[in-house]
Amino acid sequence: MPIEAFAIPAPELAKELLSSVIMHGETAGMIVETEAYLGGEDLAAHSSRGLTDRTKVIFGPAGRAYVYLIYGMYECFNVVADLAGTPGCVLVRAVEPLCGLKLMCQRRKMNEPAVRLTNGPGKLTRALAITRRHYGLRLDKGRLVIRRWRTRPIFETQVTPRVGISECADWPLRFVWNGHPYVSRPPEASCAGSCS
DNA sequence: GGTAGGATGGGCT
DNA sequence: GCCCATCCTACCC
Repeated sequence: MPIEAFAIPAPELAKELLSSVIMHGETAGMIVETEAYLGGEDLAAHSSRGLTDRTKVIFGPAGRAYVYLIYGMYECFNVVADLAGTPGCVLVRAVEPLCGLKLMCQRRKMNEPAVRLTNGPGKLTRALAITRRHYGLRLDKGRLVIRRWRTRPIFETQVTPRVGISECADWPLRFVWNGHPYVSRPPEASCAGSCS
């Protein structure tokens, strides 16, 4: 995916990244769930507290990796969106494993592939071996890359509030491949909006 | 099927 | 010192 293609508002990029593929070494997974985080008034976004050593990449040019540690144990992988100077990023919450299943299972200490291999933000980073070492790396080329299919798969996108936040808790910024088995948690029926 | 609690460390008040 | 954009295990229906 060319680097300019990332320089769009985070909600648009979040939709665009559904069905795209994260490739890292021998392993790869297809993105099936994302969340957009904005700047300014979006108090759920790390960037809303201002520019710090941790958040600076979110304020920079698009197409870079924002990886942070959560709960002392898990890494979360985000893709920086928008133009430099405008904070915005997309959290990848779930992928369907495509390549390197055996290696992913080793990393997750599982005997057999199963849905729980990559159906959550902390699980997929561990399976794909994405860590804070990747902070700031560009995702259009190199060892950690995001690619689109030549022809995009056909699916429905469901829009819901984001998971696990208290601020801006009802903003419709979570994007889900409707009905995909690797989605981290089934969307509430009440907030299910849908588009293609 | 469900939920309660603990692990664990960095970022920020 | 408190708060997390989480996950797993234990235990209870």
